Amino acid sequence: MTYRAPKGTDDILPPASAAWVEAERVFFDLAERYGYGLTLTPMFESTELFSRGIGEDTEVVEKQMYTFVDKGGRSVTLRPEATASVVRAVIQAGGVVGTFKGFYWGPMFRYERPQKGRRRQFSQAGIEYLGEPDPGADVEVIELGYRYLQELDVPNVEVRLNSIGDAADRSEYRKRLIEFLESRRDDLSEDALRRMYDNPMRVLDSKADADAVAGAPTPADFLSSEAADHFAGVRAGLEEADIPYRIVPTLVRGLDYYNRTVWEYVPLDFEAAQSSVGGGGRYDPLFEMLGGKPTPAVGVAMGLDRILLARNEAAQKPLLDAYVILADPDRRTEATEFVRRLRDAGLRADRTVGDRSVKAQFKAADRARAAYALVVGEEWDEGRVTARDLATGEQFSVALEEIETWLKR
RNA sequence: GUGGCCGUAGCUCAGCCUGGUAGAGCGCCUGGUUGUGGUCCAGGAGGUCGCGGGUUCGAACCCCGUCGGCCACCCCA
Repeated sequence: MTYRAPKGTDDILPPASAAWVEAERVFFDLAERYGYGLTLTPMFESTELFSRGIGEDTEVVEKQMYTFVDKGGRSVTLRPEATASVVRAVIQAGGVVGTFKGFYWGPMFRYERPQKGRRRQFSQAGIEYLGEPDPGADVEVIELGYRYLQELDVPNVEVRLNSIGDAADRSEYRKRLIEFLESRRDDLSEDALRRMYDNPMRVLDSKADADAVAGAPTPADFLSSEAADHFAGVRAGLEEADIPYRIVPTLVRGLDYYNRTVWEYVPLDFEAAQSSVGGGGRYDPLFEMLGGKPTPAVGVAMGLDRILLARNEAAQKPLLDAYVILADPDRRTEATEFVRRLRDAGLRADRTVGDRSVKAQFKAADRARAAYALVVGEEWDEGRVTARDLATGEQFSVALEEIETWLKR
């Protein structure tokens, strides 16, 4: 094999790509029904945009960024996520007036060792609700992500929810957590010991330390009354919206710009080390960190690659409505015009261009996953074609003037 | 970054231990069926055995190196 796709990247070809087309349509439609507008930003940004706000874990995270120096000597980075870009774009455009509701869709890049559901280029669909401090915004965003998974038939999804409080709550919590970890020093892994002072919250979701940290204090124990009220509002809203959720006190975020609500979507039947198919959080501090006016914000990002892996295997839907089969070479011109007519009517139609046996043309129709084969032969002179249902083998004689409505019925 | 497993036909893999001129199933093409796919039967095409080096009369097979894939750890903005 001379050339292959770069490590950790995937080619998406038909017929498998049909699932991607569907996922995109469903997302665009859903986001627009909730009042969000398409928000497109560059796939690369100045490196500083991403390293700012990442905070304590900068070194680790920069190892996972696709960073390079361009011909003008600028350090740029392929976007590892979209939130920073969207916020930057909104600040650049003058900031939020009232509220801003945007959605995006596209590839993101992280330099990591690939495994199931973890690629170097991967796709996310996300939404950002900017300028709204009310817990109703959190609820709407959580709901939208949940609805998306439902509409794509991802089975058995659990919403895991937590509140990590505001900055002041977290620094108090952090102190107490470090004290706790120090008391368990002997039971902790080497990694945990190394990280307990720079990013202690991350120790909570280390697999190796699950037993040692059982009983550790959790962020929820340190919420200010404002943060606690907000969290209560989110929970009440989810119950009203009939979104099932589970509070997971150890669910945290490593980055400084998150506050209060954080959540993840986990399909319980999806077996992979990388099990979350999406997640979000409130990030009220981010605007100021990026030089904008203080602006409350909440958003979610859905991982398309994992969602498509976790989906119920969709029944193989036809990719074409009709495949025209030329049974009589003398009617080639008519058959060509017939295909064009079907396409003009909005139907997905195709045919074999060259001179092939009827048998070979049927085979091609089958492979193209057409719903019907339409035979153009001697019946054409009577103004009819033979329509064969390729799934059942049933055949019908259909008048030409009715064929479009017949196929669409 | 660390570890385990794996690279042989388009795909999934057997052969490797015990070196002797490369196999199966599926897929593909043709025919049986001069207008019928998906089933059945017959025939056929298709491979620098990931790459480089070494050992040997001889290497898919043994040795060394290298590249790639998968999964887990790690990380998860």
